[in-house]
Amino acid sequence: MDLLAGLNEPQREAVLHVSGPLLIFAGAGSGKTRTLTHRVANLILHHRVPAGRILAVTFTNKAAREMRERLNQLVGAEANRIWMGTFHAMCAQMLRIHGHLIGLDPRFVIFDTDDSTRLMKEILRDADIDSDRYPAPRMLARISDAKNNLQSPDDLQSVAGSPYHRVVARVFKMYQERLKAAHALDFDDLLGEAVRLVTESEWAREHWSERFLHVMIDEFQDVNQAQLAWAKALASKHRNICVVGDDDQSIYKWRGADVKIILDFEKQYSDAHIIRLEQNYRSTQNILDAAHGVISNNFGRKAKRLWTQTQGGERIVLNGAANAQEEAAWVVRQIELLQREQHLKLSDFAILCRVNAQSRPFEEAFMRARVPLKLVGTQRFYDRKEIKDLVSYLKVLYNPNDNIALGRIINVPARGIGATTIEKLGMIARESGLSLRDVILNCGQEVLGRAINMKLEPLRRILITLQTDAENARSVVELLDKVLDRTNYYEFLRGDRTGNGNDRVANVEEFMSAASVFDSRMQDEDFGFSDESRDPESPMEGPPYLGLFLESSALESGTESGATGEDATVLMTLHSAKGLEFPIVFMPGMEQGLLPHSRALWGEQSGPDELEEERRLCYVGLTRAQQRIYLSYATQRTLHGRTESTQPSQFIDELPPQLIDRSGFARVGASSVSSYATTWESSGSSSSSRSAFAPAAAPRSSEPPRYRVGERLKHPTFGEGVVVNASPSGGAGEWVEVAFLSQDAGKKKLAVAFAPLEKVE
DNA sequence: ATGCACGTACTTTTT
DNA sequence: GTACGTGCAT
Repeated sequence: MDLLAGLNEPQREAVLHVSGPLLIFAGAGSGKTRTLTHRVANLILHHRVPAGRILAVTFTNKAAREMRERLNQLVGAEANRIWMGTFHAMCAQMLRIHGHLIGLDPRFVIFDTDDSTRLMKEILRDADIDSDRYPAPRMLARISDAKNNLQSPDDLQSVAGSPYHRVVARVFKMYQERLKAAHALDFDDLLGEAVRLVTESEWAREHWSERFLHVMIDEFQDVNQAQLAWAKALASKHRNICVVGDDDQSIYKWRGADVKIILDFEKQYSDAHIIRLEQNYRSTQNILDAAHGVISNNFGRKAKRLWTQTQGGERIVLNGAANAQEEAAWVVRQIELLQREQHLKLSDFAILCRVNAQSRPFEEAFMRARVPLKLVGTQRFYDRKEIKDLVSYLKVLYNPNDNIALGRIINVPARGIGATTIEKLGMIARESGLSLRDVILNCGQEVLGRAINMKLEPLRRILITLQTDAENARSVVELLDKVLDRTNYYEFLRGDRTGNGNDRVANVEEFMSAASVFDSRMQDEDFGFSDESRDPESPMEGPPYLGLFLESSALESGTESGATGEDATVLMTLHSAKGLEFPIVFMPGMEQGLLPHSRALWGEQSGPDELEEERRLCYVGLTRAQQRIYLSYATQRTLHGRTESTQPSQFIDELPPQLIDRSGFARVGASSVSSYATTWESSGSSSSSRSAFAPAAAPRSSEPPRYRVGERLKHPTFGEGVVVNASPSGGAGEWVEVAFLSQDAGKKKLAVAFAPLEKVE
């Protein structure tokens, strides 16, 4: 197979590079994945490197999956033997195998952010620390920073120069102690402990660094010190470390990413070979020039410039709107126009926002226009309460020391065990050194008192029965079924008075089917890289792979559900757009305070570095576009319930002026529209803000309709919605069709005479 | 112990 | 404008 076919010169150079450190600057749309996969294929096919001795690390599961899939096409099933996955998954893997060398329980559980927050709150409460001055999330952020920099509580303690920092250090210490007691690692610990493994255990370092003939790191601009240390240790023996990234796309500083790491790679490895991939296969030259105009204002970036063979292209359309509603209406109109002109699918359009809060006006405008819009990356599957509950039951069964998981389900479904009781149980547990579970199961009336003891009885029965169930279950689904059954979980959900009962049942069902997919994968496949992970020495109770299931539910955010398959325009944040591409990109909210964000502009922690990161965010957005970019700003915006005047983004001024198309301004209000004009709506519109939806002089009965298309209203069960259609008013048969904001309520036709509808301003 | 009402605060979120 | 956390009343 010719692995070089269709590759450009620097790409070929990268593919052919075999030994020694290699740094690839891969610009947006420069064919990075192609280059990487071909390089790995070359190692395997032409240099006889056993796949099992290659480590390829990514930040996301998605990236890892994509890469594995493409490698499968190149080298076949052999690709499954490559150690490929996220930093966290790879670290977890190693720790399951050798964690015992540094004193870890091989059955450790992984705490996600929610678990960590619960634990932190518990600590603050127990230690009587004022959670207003020391909020749990901020404590966790400081701790995360420390861990990303491989600092221990003692390290923090010794450099603490203020009472605040001393509290942080103290809290950090307690946090680690409790994690340890729960046999748990948080996300950052996975990395930190993996680093500790290869530094403290000479044997482990020898083993793993010998094993990996090649180490590849993707998105290297986003690595932190812990990740760097880990990668360096693993590559220490053979020194075949290949890192790929783009400093211009580093947008995760707030998560510990340190751009300097990629910029200083040459200092770490003085013999590093450097390759720049600057030919772009995604965008028009105009788009690249516009993006370059912006990014070139950053200092200390690696000099480079994307170019493409597709010369010219459309100019960047710029629009100024009166407010966010007008802005959204403008976007819908452009999409409708473009879609008619070109033959584009709705999914060819993406709306990229700085913050999630920008999405509301778009949801409304799209609903009015009846153009499907899909919000991407808003709520993650495993973050849902009902899913967390079920996972917590499994966690408790798997690891009896996981007090946080037990704490979550101790009163779910409600069984009369309240905060006071839980507090008391926790006290006893800590004082006696027992796990919460042992206190509940093994302490009697003498210790707990009569009332509590009695209230605990049903929970005890459930836990004990489930323990037996876990030992007998042959699959995760089977065990989950038992959990649902023993806890009466469905009944509990149906009793949900907030009206989300049905959604939640649906979520549980979706979770069950995910579990069943996992089951079948485990049962008939030799799952990838983990030949060592199945340790016959440590028999597990319940499904042998329950631990793996828990791990994947902690490490896979769960590509959000609701994949309806319907063609829809997507809306997402700039952050989640990284790595994606779209023919047409809209970037609304090009304002001072939004992009660049106020926190970077005039907040406490504002500064040149923060502004540069905002600029990179802008750059990431611009370079997502293949054909056209539409930028817009609103001159007034309501944020946090306060309407304020805004200034256009400074980044607009950084665009080469000749590449900006301002004709959009002229069109505002003038463009006649549109498919959402219905019976009594005219297509004319003035410049007033409600103009596009105002009633017209068109056919209209003597009485004006009570509900007009475009109007917002509220229904006690379905929530808020927008009128998308209505019958002529008057008479018993009058109806309105309402698109409700809640995804699941959807569209409903309601009889005006009967439905308890309320207008909303 | 649970439910409601009020006050406050609030980017981004790969794992 | 909402979502969450605290505090009070049931």
